[in-house]
Amino acid sequence: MIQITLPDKTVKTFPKGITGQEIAGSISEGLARNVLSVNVNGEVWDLNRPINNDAEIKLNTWDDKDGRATMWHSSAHLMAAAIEELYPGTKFGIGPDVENGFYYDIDLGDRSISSNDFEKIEQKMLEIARRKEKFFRTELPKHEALDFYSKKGDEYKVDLINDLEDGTISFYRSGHFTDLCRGPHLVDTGPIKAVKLLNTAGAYWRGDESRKQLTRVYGISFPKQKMLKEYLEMLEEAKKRDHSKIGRELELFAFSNSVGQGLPLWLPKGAELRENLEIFLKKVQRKAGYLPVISPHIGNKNLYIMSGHYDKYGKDSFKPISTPSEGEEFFLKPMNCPHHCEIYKNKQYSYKDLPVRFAEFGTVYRYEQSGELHGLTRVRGFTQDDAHIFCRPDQVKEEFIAVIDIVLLIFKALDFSDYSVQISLRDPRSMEKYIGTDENWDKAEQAIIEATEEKGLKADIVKGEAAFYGPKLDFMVKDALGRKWQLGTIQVDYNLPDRFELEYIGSDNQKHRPVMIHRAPFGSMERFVAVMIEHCAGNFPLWLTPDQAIILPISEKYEKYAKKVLTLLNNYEIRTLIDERNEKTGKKIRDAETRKIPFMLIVGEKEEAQGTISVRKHGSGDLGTHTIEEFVQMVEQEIHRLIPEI
RNA sequence: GCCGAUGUAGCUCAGUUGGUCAGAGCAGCUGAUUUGUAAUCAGCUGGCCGGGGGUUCGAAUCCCUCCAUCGGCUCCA
Repeated sequence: MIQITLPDKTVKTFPKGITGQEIAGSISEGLARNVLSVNVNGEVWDLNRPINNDAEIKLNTWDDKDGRATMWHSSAHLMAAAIEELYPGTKFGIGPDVENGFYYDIDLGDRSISSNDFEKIEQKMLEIARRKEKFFRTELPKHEALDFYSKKGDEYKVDLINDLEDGTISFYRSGHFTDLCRGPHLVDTGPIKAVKLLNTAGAYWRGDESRKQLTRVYGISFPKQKMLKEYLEMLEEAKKRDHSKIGRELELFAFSNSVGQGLPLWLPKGAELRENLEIFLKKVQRKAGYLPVISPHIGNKNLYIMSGHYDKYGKDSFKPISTPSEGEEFFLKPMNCPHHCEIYKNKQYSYKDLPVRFAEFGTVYRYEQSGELHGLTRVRGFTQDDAHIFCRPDQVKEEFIAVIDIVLLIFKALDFSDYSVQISLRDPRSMEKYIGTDENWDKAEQAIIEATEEKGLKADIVKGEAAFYGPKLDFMVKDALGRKWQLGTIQVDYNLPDRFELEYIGSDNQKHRPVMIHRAPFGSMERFVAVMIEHCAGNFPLWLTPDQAIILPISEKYEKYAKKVLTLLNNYEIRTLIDERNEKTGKKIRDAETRKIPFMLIVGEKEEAQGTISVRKHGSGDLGTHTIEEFVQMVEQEIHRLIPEI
C-alpha cells in the first residue's frame, strides 16, 4: 500500500500501482469524467501510469494549466494523425502545446496547406477523436528508435532522437499515428470535443534560419463546443482593441508608403497624447535628479566602432551617410548611449558628483527586417525615453530602486497593473562570454535581486538571459492578443564605460571606472503607446487623453455661451473642444462617445440661463447639471486619483 | 529576409462560374431643419478595383511579378 497526498493535504491509502484515473474515480464520478492528467510530485503524468510509491498528487482538469496543456498536446498528435491520413508522406517535426493551444511543424514536401484546408483537417480530427483512440505509451532503445524513423524517412525525428541522451526513448501511439514523445497524454482522444485550426506559418526547423522551413499549423481544442465559440468571440473582441485599428479611428498615427515602411507619422491627436506622456515623465525625472541632454540624429561611424555596436549591428543598420570628405561616414543613431558617454567625457567627475543621470527622448533608427514590422510596436524609427546613469559600483542598488520607483509611478499613473517582471542574469555554464569582473557582476546581480525584493516585485529570475555587458531587469506586458512585449528596461553596463574609458576621481585621488545603467521606463514611445491603446481600448486616462471634454451646444443659438464655457475651461487647462456642427444632440453625443472623449458638456437654454453645464461621462452617461467650478473639481479629482504628485 | 493569407472610394465592406459589376453604408460637400443625453431628411461629389506585365474579343475576377498590410518564423543595441 502507498500513501497518496492530495492538494488539500488529505492522505489516502491505495494499493501500489494505482493510477491517477482510478484515484479520480475513487473521489467522484464527475472528477473521473473530467480529469485530464495527474501531477505526481510536481511532474505531469499520464492518467493510466501506475503510481508505485508514496506521492503528492494533483488531478488536473480543464481548469488547471497542466490539464489544458495535456489536452492540447494530445490535440497536436490528433492533428498530426489527421494530417497523416489526409496527406500521406507528410514528415513531422515537433508538435507541442503552447499558451493558447498547440501547433505542429510539418513538412508537406511539394504540397502546401492553407486555411482553406482547415475544415477538412478539423473534420478528420473530430472523426478520430470520436473514436476515442487510446494513447499507448511504448519505449524503445535509442538505436531502435533511430532505425524506425530512418526507415520511415522522417529526418526530423532522426535529428531529434540524435540529440537525446542514450537510453530508452518513449513513443505514443493512438490509432495509426505513432509519435516520438515524452508525454504525457490523455487516456484517449475522447475529451477533445471541439477543435479549431487557427493559422499557418513558416517556421525554420529548430529555429535556425539556415535550415529548412517547415509549415507550422496552429490550433486550439476544447472539451466543449461552447468553449470554442466563446474563445472565438474573445478573439473577435481582442481584434477590436488592435492598436492599429484604434490608432486610425482616433486619428493618432498613420503610415504612408511614400514615407516608408515602419516609419510612423504621429497625427495631431497622437502627438498630443505622446507629448502628455513626455511632459509627465520629464517632470518625474527632474524631481528624481535627471539632467536633460540632447544629441543629434546621426553619429560618426567611429563612435559606433568605439562602442562596439558597429561590429555587432552595423549590418542591420541603415546604409551609412557619406560626406564629400574622404572616408567619413555617419550612421543614423541606433541608440543614444554612445552620445551620452561622450557627454559624460566632456567633464571630469569626482566620486562626490555621482551619480550623474542624463535623460533624453532620443529618436533612433534601426533597419528591422520587413517581416518584423508590426504596427507601432515594431518600427524602424522610434523614440526612446532613454537615460543613462553613471554611478559608483556601490550605488547600483540604490539607483536601481530609484528607477523601479519611476517605473511603478508611471504604471500607476496609467492604471497599468497587468505586467510581469524579469531579471536576467549570467549563464553560470558559460561565464567566459561576459565582460566585467566577477566581483562587479555578483554585486550588480545581487543589487537587482535585492532591489526588486525591497520593492515587493515578483520577478522571474532567468539565468543566461543577461546581455554580455551586464544583468538587467525588464518589465513585460501582454497585448490584446496575449503577445508579450518588453516595455521598461533597466540594464547594468560594464562594457561601455570601459570602451569609452569613462572615469571619476575617487576619494583615494585615483581614477576609477563608473558603472553605467541604461534605463527606459516606457521602452519606446511608439511601443508604449501601442500597448497603452490595447490595454485601455483607446479609453485613455483623463490626464493623458488628447481631448478631455467636448462642449455640445443644443443648437447654434447657444454657441456664444458654449464659447464662453470653452474659454473658462481653457483657463483651467482642461483640453476642450466644441461640436458646432448643425446636428441633433443625439448625434453629437453618439460621435463624441465614438471618439472616446471622456466628458460631454451639453449646453442649451437651461444651462445658459443658470450659467451651468450638463455633464455626461463617456461610457457611463448623464451626470446631471453642474457649475463650471464643480466640473473642474471633478476633472482634477479624477486626474489626481492617478497622479497625485504632479 | 522566409512561409501563409489579404489588398475594391477617407473608413467598413458587397461584387456569383471573366461579359451594364464598378456598388452600399458611414465620412465629406450642398441645402432644408434649430434640434435635450448614442445616428434628422434630401441631393451631390468620391475609385485606373495596391503597382506593373501577361492570357482573352473582353479582366476587379485567370496567370506572372513587384509593393504593402496581417498572422507566424528568425532577430531585437
